[in-house]
Amino acid sequence: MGSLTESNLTLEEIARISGVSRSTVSRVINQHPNVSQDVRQRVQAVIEETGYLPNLAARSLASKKSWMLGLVLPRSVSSFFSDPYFPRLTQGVAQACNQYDFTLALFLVGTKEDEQKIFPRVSRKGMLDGVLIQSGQIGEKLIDRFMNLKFPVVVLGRPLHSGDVSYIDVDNVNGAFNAVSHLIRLGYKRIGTITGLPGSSATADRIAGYEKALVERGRNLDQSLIVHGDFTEAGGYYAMKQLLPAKPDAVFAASDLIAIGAMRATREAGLNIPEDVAFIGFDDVSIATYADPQLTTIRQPIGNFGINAVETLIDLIENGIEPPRRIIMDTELIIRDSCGAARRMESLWKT
Amino acid sequence: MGSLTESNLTLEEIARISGVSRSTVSRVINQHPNVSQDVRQRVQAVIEETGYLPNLAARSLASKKSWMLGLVLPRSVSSFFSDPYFPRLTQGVAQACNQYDFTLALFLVGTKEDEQKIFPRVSRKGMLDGVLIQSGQIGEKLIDRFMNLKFPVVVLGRPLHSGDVSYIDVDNVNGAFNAVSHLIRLGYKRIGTITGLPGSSATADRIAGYEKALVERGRNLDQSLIVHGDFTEAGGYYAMKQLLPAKPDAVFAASDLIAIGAMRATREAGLNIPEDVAFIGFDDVSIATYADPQLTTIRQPIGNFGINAVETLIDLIENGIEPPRRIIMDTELIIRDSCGAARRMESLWKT
DNA sequence: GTGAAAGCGCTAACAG
DNA sequence: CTGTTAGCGCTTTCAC
Repeated sequence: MGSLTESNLTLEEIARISGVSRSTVSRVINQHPNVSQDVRQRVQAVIEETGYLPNLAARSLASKKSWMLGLVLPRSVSSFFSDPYFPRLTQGVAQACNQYDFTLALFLVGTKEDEQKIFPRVSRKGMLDGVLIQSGQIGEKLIDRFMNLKFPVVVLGRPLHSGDVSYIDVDNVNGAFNAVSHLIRLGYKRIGTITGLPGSSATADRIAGYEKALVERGRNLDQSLIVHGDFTEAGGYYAMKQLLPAKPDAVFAASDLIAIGAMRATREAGLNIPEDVAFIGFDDVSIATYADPQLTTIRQPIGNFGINAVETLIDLIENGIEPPRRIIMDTELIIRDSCGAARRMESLWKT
Repeated sequence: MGSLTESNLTLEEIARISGVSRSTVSRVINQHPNVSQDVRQRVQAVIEETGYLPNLAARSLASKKSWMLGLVLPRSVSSFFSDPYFPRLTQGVAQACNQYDFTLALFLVGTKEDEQKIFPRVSRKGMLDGVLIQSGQIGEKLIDRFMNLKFPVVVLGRPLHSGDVSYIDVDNVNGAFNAVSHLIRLGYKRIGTITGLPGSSATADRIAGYEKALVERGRNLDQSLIVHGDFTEAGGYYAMKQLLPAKPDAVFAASDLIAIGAMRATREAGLNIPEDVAFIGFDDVSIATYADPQLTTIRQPIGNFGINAVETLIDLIENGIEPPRRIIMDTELIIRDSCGAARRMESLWKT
């Protein structure tokens, strides 16, 4: 009953108690086939009784596996706590790590100095079996260094220059396309967009989706309706102030947080949402439902995204890094109030 | 220039290159005093040239230190990533870990099964030097087990049954007291409160502060003005629906997230904020400023809280777990719009 | 199927 | 001050 969990049990000790050799105990722990049924059971019993767990350091040293995964979130996103996206992602990753009996080491790169120190810290021998890196400016440099090391790495979000790296991403183009198509169906005429931080594939892809939807419906692209933000609430607020003079009647924001900020600017300008300006976000994080009106948005499977990433990384670790794995996940349109769908329902039937 | 960072350097190798013994290299790495200046410099140079870093597993095994810290966030708070409090906390902890060259292992206890498995996972030999545990229902059980092991642990938030455990907390009583005193000064007559999840010291202390402020001003405690929530937005929403019939003219919410939910319920009831009902929250997380109107709140030094916790834990690791360290941090009243301070300014002078 | 023995790469006495 | 020698607790050949 784990009553000895607290003692300094070793393999040797377990072997002595069970009356077998160290190697045999090691074999049963590692599920090695060459152990007879009865011996296996006897040893198993002792292990359970004593609550023995192999010393992790010793095990790592001998086996060159640590059963630890790293999650690296670069500085650009280390406004980590202001966007609920990252906590959600982290949670998914943590959950999957638990499930597969890996331990999660979290690296938040907060400062320029951290940025310098991160690679040696993370790539250090005897520490991690593999690493998950959020794509983005800083991430890109790191990725190459890990690739050179043949270190198992999965990038979260397609990197801009994806050599032979494995990555997982959501279909940002299609997500944005669906968002804007929805606005078009609802009859909006001047659909603007506030983009994410330039320099990331997510930003580029969401712009591409926005443009694709407009073009496919025969709309002209009006550059005054495209304003660049940075995935923050404040960024959304200021971007909206720039966008307002262009008189948009609907806005596709590249993230929910951007939408929240943009809606704040809109209210301050004395306009009503969605009557004067409709909004649609991206992510479907919790704040989307806290907003007033509640935010119509493109749902990313953030939790599953993290789980998938971990599973892919483990696959890489166990089966080699080649060929690179690539996973693209789908998004989903979540209709709430900010897009004015209820009120414009009839348009749906006209189009 | 770290050109060999990628190779499989060992101590032995560095020793060979520098023409000294393994032990000497080990000594310079570990800042041991007994090394002559010139030898130290020579070895140092080789280490830098080669970009050598000791194998972590080997080092841990030999020294019985892992330079890893654990952060355990139990299930009750694992709704966790819907409240920006925890990401902020995590970031502070991560930052401090970076600074002191420790690696952070994150354990999010998501399910009942995780709950069962968490202790062996975390207490496993050769893994962590110490652990930070968020206080709360599940945490409490864990704490005792770590204490029995003489395992260095610092509890985040005062545990309900604090034996000889070290912990760090904010002055919740005083924070709540200040919040409610502020409302009283502004002239509100029926000040209600929505509490956090019962069973945590933070909840109990904030209620105590609420009552203390009222009593000190000679107000009667009206139980119909006290409704229990659970630190979530939805909890705040439903609690407010219960509270509304009691006709509060001001509400002290035990967290910003609760306040957001409560304000949603208030708006739905057709009431204006702060004219009909004023609000004050607790935490000062980012959503406080996204809210409309922006939330007056009690600011917790969340980031510093994490940093302090890590520093305390490292102290425990290096200097023993006795006597237990206890740290209480101060809070700060942040006045924004939801309390109606601007509009009630005159009351300030009358009281 | 099982045990003996040789490391994994490092730290830490112990000599000198 | 420096080198030699034992381990740390485990995995993993290699014999039997």
